[in-house]
Amino acid sequence: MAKRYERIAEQLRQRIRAGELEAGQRLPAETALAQEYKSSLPTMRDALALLLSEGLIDKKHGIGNFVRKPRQLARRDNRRHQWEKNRARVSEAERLTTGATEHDTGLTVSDLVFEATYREVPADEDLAEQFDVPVGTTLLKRTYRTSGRGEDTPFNLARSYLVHETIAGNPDLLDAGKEPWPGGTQNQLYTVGIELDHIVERITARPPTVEEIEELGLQGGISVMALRKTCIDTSGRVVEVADVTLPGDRTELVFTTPLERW
Amino acid sequence: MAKRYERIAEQLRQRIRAGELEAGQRLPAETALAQEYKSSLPTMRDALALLLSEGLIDKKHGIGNFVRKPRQLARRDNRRHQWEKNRARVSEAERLTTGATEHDTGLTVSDLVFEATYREVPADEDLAEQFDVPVGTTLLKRTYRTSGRGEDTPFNLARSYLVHETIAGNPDLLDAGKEPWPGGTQNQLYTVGIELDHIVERITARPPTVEEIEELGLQGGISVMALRKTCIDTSGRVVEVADVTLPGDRTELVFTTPLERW
DNA sequence: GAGTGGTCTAGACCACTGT
DNA sequence: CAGTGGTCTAGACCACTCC
Repeated sequence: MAKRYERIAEQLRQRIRAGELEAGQRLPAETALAQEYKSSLPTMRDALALLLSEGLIDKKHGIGNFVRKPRQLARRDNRRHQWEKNRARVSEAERLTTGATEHDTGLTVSDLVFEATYREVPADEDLAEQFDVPVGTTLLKRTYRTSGRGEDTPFNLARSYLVHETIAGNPDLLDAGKEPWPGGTQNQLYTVGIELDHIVERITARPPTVEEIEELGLQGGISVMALRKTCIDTSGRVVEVADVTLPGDRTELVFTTPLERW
Repeated sequence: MAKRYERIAEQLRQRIRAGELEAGQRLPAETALAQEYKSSLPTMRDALALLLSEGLIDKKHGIGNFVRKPRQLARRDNRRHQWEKNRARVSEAERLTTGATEHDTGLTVSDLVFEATYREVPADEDLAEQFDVPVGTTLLKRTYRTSGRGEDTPFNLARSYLVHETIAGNPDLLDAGKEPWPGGTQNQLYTVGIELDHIVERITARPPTVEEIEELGLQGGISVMALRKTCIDTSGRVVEVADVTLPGDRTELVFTTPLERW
């Protein structure tokens, strides 16, 4: 009853979990596997595509298929926001030792590579509504990419938007050279007198775009989590909107909700 | 440079977005489409698989492919937890009017169908660690399924675990006939003197299992969000662990994080 | 150049649906 | 029964990697 490629995939899964095929090891060639399991090549490739979507193997064009090493999960905890807020007013020397991404992964700051680009863009309809400003208002768009130094693929891609006018009081904020790490965005906002009151995060899962497949090094049917973070200041104004794309197979989001006592 | 099936998919996407192919309408047969786009059938099927994974079409075996109607998003907001806690002590009459799922979707209680099964199970290693009890401890396992009355597919699947001993004080809680809706789990716990202090939710995205594909009516490469909710009471004890599976294409999770003032 | 996976084709046969 | 999508095969040719 089960389909042929599912049965083959199940047998391969067992060989992997039994340790017969070890992590990092190369699988036999697809043609050889097809012969071994008495199937056609496309059917064997369907089976391998299943394992790929489950994150059990890596496919490398021109080289082979490999048993995947157990991955390191990047954890993103909403307590990071309070932590970042607390840090916003401490000394620069203290801040330099650790940044927000390290807080998530437990890595030290020296393990991280960080890239950022700054651009001024007009607000589209979506962002104009979020910020409650007219369409076309000048925004500062910052694009981030965070990754482990040893790793080839980033943990996340982020696009952050701020209304240009609200932060123009501090010229440093418009300079990509003075990137906000490890000070953090809340520290930047502090320099222009903005205090955050609460943060709303919306999360959906969807298949990655072609750019995200390339930039995050995704393979097969693995999907991404799209997180939109909206920061609201103490006057109720939206001051930052950020879209973060997280690889679904390497990320765990953690949210703690405190409850009022009876 | 772009692959053939990607170019075909892009053309079909445009025809759908332009409204040439309307929502609910049947697409031409795959063989006809293959001829129209001068491709082989498998290539056309690859293109359609892409649209399927993006949620743009539905495939129905033996009938045809259909342009998908814009889906209703189920929203799950972490403010629901405080809302549920507040409700735990109000009168039954008041509680009967609305339940937690209605709070998410904006539907009224009469639009919902709800199914539950109760079972006693021994704690496996994972759950024993979560609850900090010995492996094999008796747990009450409740399985839920929530959906719209008109819809054929559920919004979510949930498996909730409670330590049997901690709730044995109220026999009603062990009876599937007195299901916890619309009272809610926090109301149940209130009857045995438990007050929740905070809730931790962990979220990952992954491809669905075969059971989840069937039960949630998922198609193609659509993945699910797996949410593990852990409820901690005022003494710091874990009193409930729930695993919720949410269809990635129909769900939006919303988390609000309040920040302490300076 | 030899070996690998990636894309695409042409077509057989099966399973499901509605008449 | 006719028409639909689902699975599987056999094989050509291309793109990438390493020697």
